[in-house]
Amino acid sequence: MGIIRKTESVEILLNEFQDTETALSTVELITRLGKFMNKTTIYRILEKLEDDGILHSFIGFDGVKRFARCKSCSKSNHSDVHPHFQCISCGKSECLDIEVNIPDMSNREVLFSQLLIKGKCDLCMV
Amino acid sequence: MGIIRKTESVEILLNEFQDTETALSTVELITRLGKFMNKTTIYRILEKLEDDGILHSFIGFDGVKRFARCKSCSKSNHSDVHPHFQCISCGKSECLDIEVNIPDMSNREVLFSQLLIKGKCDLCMV
DNA sequence: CTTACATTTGCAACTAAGTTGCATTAATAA
DNA sequence: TTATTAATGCAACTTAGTTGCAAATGTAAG
Repeated sequence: MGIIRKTESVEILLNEFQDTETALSTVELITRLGKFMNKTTIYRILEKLEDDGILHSFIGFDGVKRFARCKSCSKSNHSDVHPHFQCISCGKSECLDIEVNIPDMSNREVLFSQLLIKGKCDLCMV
Repeated sequence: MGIIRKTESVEILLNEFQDTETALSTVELITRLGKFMNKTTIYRILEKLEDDGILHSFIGFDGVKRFARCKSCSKSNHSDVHPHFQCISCGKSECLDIEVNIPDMSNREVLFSQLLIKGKCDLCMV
């Protein structure tokens, strides 16, 4: 079930993803937006936005779900197979604009894949 | 801190990983071995075995940690960068013996990466 | 074989992420 | 403007994983 109504909560949430390729964890969003809306609402809206192909998600190395804006996804085709990068210094995680070629597999049907990279981002490399 | 003593619990746990490339989730291990040892013990032994380079772990699409045998890891070098496959039909997840070449990145320091693939395994493809 | 002592274990209580049911509130079409 | 249906808040719950501490057990030295 996707978004049907453009409510205030939806707009506030979408605003957080404006003009950025940074991925935000649910936890992060709850601390940021907790005064504007309930955490349940945050979880529910994120789920709907993902269904609609507006956001995509991945599980970080800490097991916490993160969301980021989609570039070329649709309701039917969540094909955002770019890698995600997580910085061990500042904790920031972001989408990488790099093509990943999934190894060919004869005896398995690949439906989705995600590459997660851990390291130091440009600002933390020193 | 790695394994110091070869206790009964350690042996029972290691047995589960014998002769298989299948990855087991902590939850799965707790249901299997819960009658032999406490879940805290399971968590602690798994952590130690990972420290020792005997097991390696990854977080599945469901956010649950999974463990599998290492082939060429050591205490210092946990370089098991093979992809992991998770079947959406039977739920089984396993290590894949495939090389993954991580895309070159000029402005980031890559320390670790994991490729997670979702699909149907050979038995569930039909 | 026995002792001594450090490591492991079990237990219970806790934390933190995420979910559910239900009554209330708000958006939208008529 | 109202009726209807979706969205929200709240509280209570579930589940994965963690912590502190006392009791049990493995191991090396005698």
